[in-house]
Amino acid sequence: MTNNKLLSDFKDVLRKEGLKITPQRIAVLEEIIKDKGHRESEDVYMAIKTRKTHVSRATVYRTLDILVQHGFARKLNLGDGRARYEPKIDSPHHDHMICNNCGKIIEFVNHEIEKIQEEIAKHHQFKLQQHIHQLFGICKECQ
Amino acid sequence: MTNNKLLSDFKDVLRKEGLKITPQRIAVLEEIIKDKGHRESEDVYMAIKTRKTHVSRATVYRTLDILVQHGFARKLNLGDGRARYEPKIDSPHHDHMICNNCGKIIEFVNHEIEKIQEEIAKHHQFKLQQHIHQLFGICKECQ
DNA sequence: TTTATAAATGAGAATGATACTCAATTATAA
DNA sequence: TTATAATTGAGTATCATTCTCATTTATAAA
Repeated sequence: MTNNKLLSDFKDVLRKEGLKITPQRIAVLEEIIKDKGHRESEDVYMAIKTRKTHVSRATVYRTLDILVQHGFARKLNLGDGRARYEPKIDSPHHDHMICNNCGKIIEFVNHEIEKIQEEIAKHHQFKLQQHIHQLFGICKECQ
Repeated sequence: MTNNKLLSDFKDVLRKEGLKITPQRIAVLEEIIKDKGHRESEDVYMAIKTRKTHVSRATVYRTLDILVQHGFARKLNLGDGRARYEPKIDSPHHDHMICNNCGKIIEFVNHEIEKIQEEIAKHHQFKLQQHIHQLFGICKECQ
């Protein structure tokens, strides 16, 4: 999906929801889809502020929520008190391995685990909605 | 393991670490091993305060850290900003299913998943230290 | 294009869990 | 019993995130 397509999809969503298309909202979307990074709100705030549009922290948080709500971004909780955001479009589902030493994040997918998870949920008559699966340890480079 | 044994183990650990055996520390241990509950620091604080020993929030946090450090308790991050603590002794490893509606926590274990996890880590030459695996959704009672 | 208006923004204050500070208290070894 | 270093507790600090509300702005209608 091209960035232009994403941008116009985002505008469509905003219109459909009766939300206004503002330079701040566009800037947050552009910043999030710029790379695969697992970025903190503060990073996004600084990147936008430094470069082009005037924006506030509050607006960055508010817009990141909109992006998450509408499937443009995923919000990660790595247990350190700061949320991370990654683009979700065109990115197949994956989970994360986090290095306890350098903080590096490695993505992984395993369909077998996904399948077992669903079986476990089914067994408990639990309607699965999301999951968090994170492996913490020491990455290759830090050993 | 009896609670008396646990208590004396805890005292041994404190002695070995050059830490003092205080009524507050004992009270926190007793409160944590009292039930399987996934309790918040504030719960533990209130329970102790209401019943017997005078204690402060600071000491509860400090003692919970000691318990976690020495394998008497496990600290859970459910992504809602409040840590939960559960007794670890005699409790085989398990992960958690959390109801998005009522907050109920269901424990589950799956050895197949554990095994795959280790394979994934090995494949990335990642030294696995801990993991978080949480399934969020709607429990049987809330559907 | 201008206007009306409801929504969005931003600056700073509020929040809430947890950690820190430091003077007063207490467990422990001698 | 004493000396002393560790512990405690009350309150303050921290830090990410959310809220408030006065000001600004996007947008629909005229």
